[in-house]
Amino acid sequence: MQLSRAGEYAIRAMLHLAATSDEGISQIATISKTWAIPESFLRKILQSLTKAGLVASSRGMGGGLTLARPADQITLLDVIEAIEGKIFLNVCLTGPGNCESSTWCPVHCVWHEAQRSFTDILKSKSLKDLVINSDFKEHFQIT
Amino acid sequence: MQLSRAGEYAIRAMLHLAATSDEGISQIATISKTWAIPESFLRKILQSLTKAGLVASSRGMGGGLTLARPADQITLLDVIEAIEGKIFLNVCLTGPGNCESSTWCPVHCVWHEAQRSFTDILKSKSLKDLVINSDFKEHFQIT
DNA sequence: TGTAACAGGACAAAAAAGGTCACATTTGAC
DNA sequence: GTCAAATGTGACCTTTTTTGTCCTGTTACA
Repeated sequence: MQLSRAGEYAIRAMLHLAATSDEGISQIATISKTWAIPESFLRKILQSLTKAGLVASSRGMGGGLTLARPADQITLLDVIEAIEGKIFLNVCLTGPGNCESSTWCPVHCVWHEAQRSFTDILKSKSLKDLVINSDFKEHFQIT
Repeated sequence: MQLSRAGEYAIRAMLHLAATSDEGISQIATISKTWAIPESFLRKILQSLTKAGLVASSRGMGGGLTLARPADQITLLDVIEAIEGKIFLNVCLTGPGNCESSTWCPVHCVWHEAQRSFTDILKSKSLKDLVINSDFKEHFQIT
């Protein structure tokens, strides 16, 4: 019931890309050093984000990473689900897998409601919102 | 980012106790069979619930388990936190552990808000509510 | 005293998380 | 064309967590 470290790393990296988007492309090595994320591991995480269509990558000299979409069109939920998969699936009492029979499964709808309000908030804020409304950018410039 | 199986088992067991509270005491073996939960594992889970003060146990012949409080005074959140600990703690971006400096950590408050709305819903419904507003009781009588 | 119940600790197997490495591939610059 | 800079990919390893099992108490009642 906690965000994985991979998920946390992914958010850091995405915020980094959002904050530096006007300076062009970023390299994995840079992000790794700035945020103290093991480089090999970060590479894996960014691969997932690329496959999910959130990050655009280019290889070769001068290559690197950028956001695949404008920062105001990527939400926290996008990032988390790209790494962890759909949130909260399959939590029900009927047994393994199928809980369509919500008539007698009393927890079904409560869980659904809780999940919904949770994800609604995570998708209400874009990366752009997050970077703008804080000292994030200044702070990590210094570091 | 999912409820553990132990948490799911715990909810089943607590609903069972809530639904049978008027018939008196229940045994672990019965709950285990009714809900297809491995008995040894269930014993461990119920120990946690007992320690958390949600379940009252008595040993010896004629012993067994009951809810420690009326079913309308136990919430889903109570049950889940008894098994999994406080939800979502320590998930933040500042680094390992301490995120008091929410001035520059842009995700802090979003996360906090999401966590709050999630837990609010989980504690808005008691076991009694859940058992009454469904065919739960009938269904598991038959099984 | 025997039996039916829970309590608790040690331990084991399996799965997931976190991380590393070697090598492949692409790209641009010389 | 070759070299170096960058990501892509798969195999692998280690540690931690989850999911149990088992054995030995302990309590209580008949």
